[in-house]
Amino acid sequence: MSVAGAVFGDWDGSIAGARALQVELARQVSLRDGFRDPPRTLAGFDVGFEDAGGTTRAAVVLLDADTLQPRAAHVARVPTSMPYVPGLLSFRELPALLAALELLDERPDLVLVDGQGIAHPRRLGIAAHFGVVTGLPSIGVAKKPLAVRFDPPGPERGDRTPLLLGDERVGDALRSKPRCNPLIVSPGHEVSIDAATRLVLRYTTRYRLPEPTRLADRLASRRGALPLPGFDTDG
DNA sequence: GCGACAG
DNA sequence: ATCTTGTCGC
Repeated sequence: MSVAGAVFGDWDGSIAGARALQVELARQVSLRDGFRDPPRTLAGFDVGFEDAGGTTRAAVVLLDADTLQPRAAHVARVPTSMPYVPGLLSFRELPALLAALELLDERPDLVLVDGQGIAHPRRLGIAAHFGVVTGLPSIGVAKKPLAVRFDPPGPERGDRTPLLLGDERVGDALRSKPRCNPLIVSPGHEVSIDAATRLVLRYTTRYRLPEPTRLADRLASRRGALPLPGFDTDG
């Protein structure tokens, strides 16, 4: 069975087929708070590319939810199988994320993924797709909106405005740091909108991005080693 | 029909 | 995402 087959079931590889699969999987998303509250461990995921795009590189960082200190970090590399198509990001990056997840020897209580959750045209951004296929509670933290409209949140840390898909609220634009563009936060799976925003704010310290995603970012792009010594770093 | 469009 | 230095503003 192909890598895509193992991840995407009977997807025929077409754009139309991918969109149809998204609609089907989106029905399985739960917005109920099903995570251990408070979470003890967090995992942040992000993707980068090597070899002029030929290799997809996924990074995962496991953190202590109380101290926000990293406990483990891994990098997985898989051949890039698809180009970037707006709205179909997960079909390009999810296989690498799942490979990174398997390098973890512990199931995290909560996952943060760089990208959209349900703030997506068919309500299945990569964080929601990740949550449905893994069963893990997840949140999408994107740096830019995709298919939503929102008013700019106020200037203070914690200020937020609803993300609207038509007339439905699918997440929040969150000012995580003054003078920075708001984060685009939406639930992935097993997390409510309010909890998603509250948690992302809680895990944000002195930077724009919350620690889990920020550290995974540094590891996924080829310029970052993690700040702390003394824990295992694969990849 | 046209433009916009996570990473 | 990636190619890439300095620079302006708080």
